[in-house]
Amino acid sequence: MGVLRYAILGLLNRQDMTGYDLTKEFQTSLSEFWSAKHSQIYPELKTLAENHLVEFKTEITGNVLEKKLYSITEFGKKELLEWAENYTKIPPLPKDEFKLQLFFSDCIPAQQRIQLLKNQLEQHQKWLEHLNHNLTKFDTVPPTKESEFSDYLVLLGAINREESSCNWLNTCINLCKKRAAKKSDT
Amino acid sequence: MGVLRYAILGLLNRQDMTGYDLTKEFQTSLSEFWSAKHSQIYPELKTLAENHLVEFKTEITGNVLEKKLYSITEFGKKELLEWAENYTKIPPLPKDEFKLQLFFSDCIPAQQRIQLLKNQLEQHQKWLEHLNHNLTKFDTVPPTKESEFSDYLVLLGAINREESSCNWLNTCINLCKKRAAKKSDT
DNA sequence: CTCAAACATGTCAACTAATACATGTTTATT
DNA sequence: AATAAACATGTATTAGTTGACATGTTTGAG
Repeated sequence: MGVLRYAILGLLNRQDMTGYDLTKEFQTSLSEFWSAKHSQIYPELKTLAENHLVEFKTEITGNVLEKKLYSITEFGKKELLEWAENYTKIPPLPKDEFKLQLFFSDCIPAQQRIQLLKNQLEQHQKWLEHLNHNLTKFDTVPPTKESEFSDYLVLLGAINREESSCNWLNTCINLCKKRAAKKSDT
Repeated sequence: MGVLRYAILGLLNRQDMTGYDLTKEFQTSLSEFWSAKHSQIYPELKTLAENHLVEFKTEITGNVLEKKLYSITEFGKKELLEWAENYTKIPPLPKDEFKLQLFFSDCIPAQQRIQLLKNQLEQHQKWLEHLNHNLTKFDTVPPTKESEFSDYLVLLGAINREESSCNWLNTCINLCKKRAAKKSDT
């Protein structure tokens, strides 16, 4: 679908940036819902520039180091707006190796299955803590017009997702344990 | 990582199947957490057979139609078990075009943003209904040893995820509306 | 008997993405 | 002055995935 281009256009719409800056944004603010390495970003910027959706001016840092500061064009803004206003389908069900493993877990010992679940739970809890820490940076809900409002909504979504994952894993662990206990009764 | 091979091995460990049968499984029982088209499955089966993880016997349906019935080998079972007992990392944050759209939604009118959220909510609600319908097929929690137990756990996970998505979208809609109301007050 | 749907197996081109390869500068610390 | 970390930009190779291309049989409904 070529969504990467809109991610880049969206970022450049907020602020002029170099490819290096964009790469950092993907590692930080976008990391919750999109990812791209610099090896993908630089060629994409080149294509975008060829199609006049972005333009750049070369600047010099220090004595010789060249950097390309990219900015979005009017045409680019039009493209971005068009995409931003269109309905998108719900994301395709994401591949999840752990669920696959759980799905086939009837072939391993019950105790082992519980260990796998606990391990997964720990990892999600750790991530949830990290997200909750990020939430403390907002002492109040930002105004809707600000880009921080979008940041806030997306962060709430991430927390929601992790909480739900933890709940599910706990349910699974309890169901497995309950059943294991029953079995040892007989 | 080559997770596809384990998905196929896991399915063949339950029952002998043709490539066509496997394709249907990916469309149904695995669709919640893994996907693969037949164009990926047939070549993978070939590789798996070359590596002696699976084997097949050719059968004839009707008069001439050949089909290959695949089964897992002892070596294949060993490989599967090894994977099944290993800890896996939590799934990489899935790409989500809608969240990207929401992240940049400060560039569209507030009402439009609410429409996008509502549209997304409807889609998730529809999917949730579908999942809840599937849940009614289980009148009781299946025994842990059965493969139906894994099916059940994974289904609970999917329902959990969709409920959480709906909750988050409702939160977003309410925050947007509240803010819109405040604004019109002034 | 006709026709559509399901059964059945494969390949190819294009795209997306990740990792490694490749190179060099600037800045801040020690 | 040395050095490590961050700045800065690219390419090449490989793996994974999708959609289209390609072909043909069998079964069940009307």
